[in-house]
Amino acid sequence: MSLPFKIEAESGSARAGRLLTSHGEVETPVFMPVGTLASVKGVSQDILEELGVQILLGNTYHLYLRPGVEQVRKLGGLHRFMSWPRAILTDSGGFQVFSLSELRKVSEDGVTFRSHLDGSSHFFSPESAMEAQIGLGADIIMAFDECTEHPADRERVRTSMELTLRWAERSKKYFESHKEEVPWGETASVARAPSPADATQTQDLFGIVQGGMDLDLRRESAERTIEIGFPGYAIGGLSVGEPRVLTREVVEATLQHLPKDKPRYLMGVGTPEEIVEYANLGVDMMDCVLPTRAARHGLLFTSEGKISIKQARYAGDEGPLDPNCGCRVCGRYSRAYLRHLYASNEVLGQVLNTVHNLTFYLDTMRTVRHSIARGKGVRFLSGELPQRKS
RNA sequence: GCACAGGUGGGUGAGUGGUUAAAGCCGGCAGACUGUAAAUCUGCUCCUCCUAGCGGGGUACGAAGGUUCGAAUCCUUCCCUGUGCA
Repeated sequence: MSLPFKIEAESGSARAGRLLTSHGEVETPVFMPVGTLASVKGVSQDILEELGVQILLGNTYHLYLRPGVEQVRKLGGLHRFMSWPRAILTDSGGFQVFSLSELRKVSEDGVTFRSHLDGSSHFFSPESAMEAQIGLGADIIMAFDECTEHPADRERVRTSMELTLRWAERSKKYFESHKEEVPWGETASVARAPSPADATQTQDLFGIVQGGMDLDLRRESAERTIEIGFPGYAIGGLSVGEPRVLTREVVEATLQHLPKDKPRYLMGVGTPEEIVEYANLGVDMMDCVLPTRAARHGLLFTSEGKISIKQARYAGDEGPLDPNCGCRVCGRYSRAYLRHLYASNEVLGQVLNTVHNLTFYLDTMRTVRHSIARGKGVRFLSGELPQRKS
């Protein structure tokens, strides 16, 4: 009854695998673009498909506020609502416990949020987060956790970790007893293009390891989360402002305590260099807003390093953004044009920049996967990022 | 020619005797961004000196002169712009 996950090749600690969801296969290691509000900001679904995106992220908290879980459910679930035939993973809202710290209050039972939209008060618990995610219908859903802030003293980290463990148990319990209630009925199977029949649609719940930057607590969190038992495990609570070396240390240590035969998901990471590094350490799934957000802010990732397209030096640059990139943006537009679009505040600039950055991330992951499959570990340092294969 | 209105830093536009090298906005430049409250946020943007600063000096609010301890701000003359009337 667990998510089929097949490891096809290993190279050192890295693995190349295949995850079988109700909405298609996901080749790992995989980078998952973030589409918080059922939209990867700036890029349409057909382009995402063309880029080879196999799985997207959505966010429970945001979709719950707008348009509302019930609305999405009535419209046939998240896949159909947003016309995305491939896999989706929803985050539980646990990260908002962290990022909306000004607007929430945590208790044993759950979290009371004030909506960032209108200030109205809402309560999230492990149970309600599961209910919402079942209603949204993503292929992979996440346990409701508390993303511990950094810095935090050991006591605080432990308390937070214990809370996440209790919430994990409650999340699983609720999910197990309600997951069969396929909430959107028969109508959903009509218009969803190449996806498997909804009758066979399944959802899987991942657990999340916390424990701050404390390696012992990380180990304990991992062990006890595994005891609860999930078809996949996420490493949460990182990229919350800690030094990058610490992040790596924690990831490496935590991975050692996670089962080798289950997918491992590192949440909220990272730069191109980081995703390569973590894939090599044995992470199978990663997501990050960086490529999409940075793109909108004029920061572009290329095989030659970062480029801030807003800089004056590109005003007359007729060359492509990245000479080693085969994306539709690099193949067609000049740096000068992209800079002009940015300077002029044209939406097209954001679109093109996002397409490029996502292409770069996806290509990077594909390159890593191929290298692992060929039995070669890949180690990229900054400035030696992979080039697109023809 | 006469009558009003007005001339401020790259632009626009506040400021009508001192806390004004002169608000705000735009533009320009640089930086940040990592399970998305982010098409966002931060810093710099007259010259010069000190390694450097909430440090010193110099210029600056059309021009010249004046009043005053002190003027972008008050007075005089001139130049220019807009509008109206001849």
